[in-house]
Amino acid sequence: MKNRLKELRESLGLTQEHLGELVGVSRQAINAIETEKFEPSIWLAYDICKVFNSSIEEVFLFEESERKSRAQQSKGVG
Amino acid sequence: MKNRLKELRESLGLTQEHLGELVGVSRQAINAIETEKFEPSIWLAYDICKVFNSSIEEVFLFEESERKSRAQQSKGVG
DNA sequence: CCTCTGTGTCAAGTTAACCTTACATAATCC
DNA sequence: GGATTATGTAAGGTTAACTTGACACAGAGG
Repeated sequence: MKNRLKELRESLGLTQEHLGELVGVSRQAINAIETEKFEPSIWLAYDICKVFNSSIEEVFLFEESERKSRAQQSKGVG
Repeated sequence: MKNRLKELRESLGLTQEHLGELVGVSRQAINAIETEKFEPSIWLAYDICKVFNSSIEEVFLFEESERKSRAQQSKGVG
């Protein structure tokens, strides 16, 4: 999924490894998310967006992203 | 993780099964999230919050929840 | 040249989010 | 009493998020 991780991380002068330490995952996990190898869990997404004082939707760009698997899009209600 | 799923779902007059169809997962998956058996994936959280015209943070209550596993809390930066 | 840092990627293992199938319960309706 | 609907739960399987360890490469500096 597209995201602003690299941009926001560099704006704080953080390395992938440092960001990983801040949110409690390995540097490979941060790298894989930045390079769109896999999607973060919801808690990891939350922890990351907190580091950047942002909301999940501000950091992870759902609208602009294709989903890899799982079913149809949300159909809404109203 | 604590969430307002049941409350919001019932306010729309949806069953667990119907909500599951709307977002493309089984009714058991919806039930498991409502009863806090497991956490949704980030895409499922997004699809669900879209049904309720809300943000992820409005539907899933991170601040009030304990995390089950994975590492330390976010430490922030600034 | 060698070393150190930061990044990208691969392999193999663990864990948890999802699946289907199935059974139990309570409410409703015929 | 029997059928239907909505919910809760459990077993067993698949998949992907994450781990550690390792290797490659570019840039900076001794």
